Amino acid sequence: MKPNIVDVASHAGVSKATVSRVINHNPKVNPEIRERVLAAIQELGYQPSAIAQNLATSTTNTIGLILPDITNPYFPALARGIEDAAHRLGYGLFICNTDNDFATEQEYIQKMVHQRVVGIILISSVLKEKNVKDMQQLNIPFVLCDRLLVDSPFDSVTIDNYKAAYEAVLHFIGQGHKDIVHLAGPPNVHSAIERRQAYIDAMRAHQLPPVVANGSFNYDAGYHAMEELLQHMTPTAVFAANDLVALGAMSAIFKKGLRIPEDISVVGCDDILFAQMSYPKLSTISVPAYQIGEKAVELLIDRCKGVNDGETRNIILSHTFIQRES
Amino acid sequence: MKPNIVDVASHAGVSKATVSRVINHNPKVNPEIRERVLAAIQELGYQPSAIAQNLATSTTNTIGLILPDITNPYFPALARGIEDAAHRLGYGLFICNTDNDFATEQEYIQKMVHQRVVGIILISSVLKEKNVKDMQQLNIPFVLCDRLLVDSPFDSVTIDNYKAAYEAVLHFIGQGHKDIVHLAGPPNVHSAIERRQAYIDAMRAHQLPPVVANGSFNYDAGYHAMEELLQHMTPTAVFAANDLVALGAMSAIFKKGLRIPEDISVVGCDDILFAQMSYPKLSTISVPAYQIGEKAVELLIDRCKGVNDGETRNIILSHTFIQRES
DNA sequence: TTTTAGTGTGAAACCGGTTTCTCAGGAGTT
DNA sequence: AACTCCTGAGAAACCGGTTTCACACTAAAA
Repeated sequence: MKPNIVDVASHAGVSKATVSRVINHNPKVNPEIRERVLAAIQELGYQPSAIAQNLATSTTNTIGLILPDITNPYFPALARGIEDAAHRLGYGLFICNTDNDFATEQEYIQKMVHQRVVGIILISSVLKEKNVKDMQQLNIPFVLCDRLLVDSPFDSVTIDNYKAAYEAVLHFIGQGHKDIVHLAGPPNVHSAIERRQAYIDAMRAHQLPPVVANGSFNYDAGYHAMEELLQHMTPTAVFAANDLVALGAMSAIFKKGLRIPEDISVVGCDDILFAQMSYPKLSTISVPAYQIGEKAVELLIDRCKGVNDGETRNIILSHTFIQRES
Repeated sequence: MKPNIVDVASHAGVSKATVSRVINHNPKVNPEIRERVLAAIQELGYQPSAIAQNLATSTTNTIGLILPDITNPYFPALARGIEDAAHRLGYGLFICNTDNDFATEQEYIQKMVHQRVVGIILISSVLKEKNVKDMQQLNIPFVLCDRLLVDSPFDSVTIDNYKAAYEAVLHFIGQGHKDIVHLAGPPNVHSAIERRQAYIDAMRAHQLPPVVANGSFNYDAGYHAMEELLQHMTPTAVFAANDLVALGAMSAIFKKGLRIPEDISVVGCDDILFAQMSYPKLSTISVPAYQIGEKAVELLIDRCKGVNDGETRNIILSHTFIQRES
């Protein structure tokens, strides 16, 4: 049905080895014969099977991406950065959503190994130190985004969450705010922990009492935490663990009849697309998600090609504080 | 390095045919031998190569998804629906972003054919009737989301954009609005065209003068179109081509010092995640993106398995009008 | 003219599985 | 005891490419 390399070969009157050489741009084939082969390929509408090529070369041109949920507004930019970089380097992209479920994550890692992807970019908050050994036994390169394991043997790329959060709090303090609260993220997620700790440290360093509301990385959590908080006190500034939480908080603030930023200032983190579309536009810490994705692919491919056999690389990209209207 | 089927076979003292049978749960292998093979698999940490399996069976368990831009908030839900359904049915997902560029789209289609995906889910606004023949020659199943080709030979799944938009306008009219404007989407995108036409028809049917501002499917376009419009007139209702445009319009309305919905009501379309996070929460037409994705996969797999060799199926999923605060 | 080196091409092995086909051996019949 | 029928397992062909290796042929050197 679909023509294969032998069809092309006999159609052009050559051996399949020669056709293979033409396909792979091997320079040492007679130009005249090359033309004949190319013509045959054209006529038959032949396209080599990547499957067969992969089997023969014992490698694929595919990388795997495992992330919590593409529906979470932080991830599309990351995914896009990964995809663009991957395609630019000649790789395809396999994708999976784990919903932060450990079993699902392990299952998908297996699935990718099965598919023989050359490497995996893993964004996980459920991974634990004790899983590292198992993963290493898989003998496949991993790159972690938003590093969650300290001293892990895997390459990673992230931002300095502690520093970013510290600066954000400093920004508030610099403006004269004293009642600054923090709406924290999930207590088991690395980036959330760092941001929370930075907030506490910054407050203490200025003799201000830290007030943190525990929560999750989503809108509803932000809304409810803020609503709850407003029953007891009225802070002048809110530092949210991420933009979704900030947006939820803003909604609760409005609901209470307060103004932003006149009564309460709000700062989020991530700079998701909607940070610039909200009303008022959300001030936030811009996390270069797209670039993190690009960089992750670079690390991964280097690792696959053996460019970097040495020590693990933990890249830290720089964030930016973006002052908008909130 | 990685063990292969022969390693397992000799380790278990059987032939590779038997190992293959065990892997594929072929019922006719002696339980005792099966155990031996499974033990060998365990010990060696063997996992069959999907590549080799694919080559041997001349099929893959991978489907391709080609979409404009995962960064556009409409698509993550769609993609997620596709991914969930695909994995549920045992398929992996290959993904590509085209940025609505025709050449890129064609390139990726080729790439997917090269990868031997079993079928392609294509979300495109640049596809033209004249490309259909070429695509058919590829001899690979396609499913289109948001059908853009009339009478195409491809399966598709979409919503009734015309009806949805008509109802939205009717909703405004029912509330007594007379000055209703439409912020249209790109003039070459099928869904945008239908929504626009429905608006015009609905207005005319009620002897109201249609006012449409041309635009694009993004926030800035909505903002600028609305800003421009407000210099000439002050409508009481705005029907935007999608939520992004609606959000942009809302921002321009606020900027002008007007209130929503007291002065101007706004309705969008798609019900992206942020429609429920904006302030005020955006009223919109809910497009079941997740379900569209799921359904697309079903159609595709049916087609691949030959369950449906017959006529093309054009599924129309139902939308819902969601009244929120705008 | 013979030798040597170099070049382009084909035959065949190989990648790691699946599947057909063959056959040995045991159970059931007559 | 001889025959047929099953059953389970192995040998070998196959999927569609790549790559090694051998070799025929040409061109340059002696």
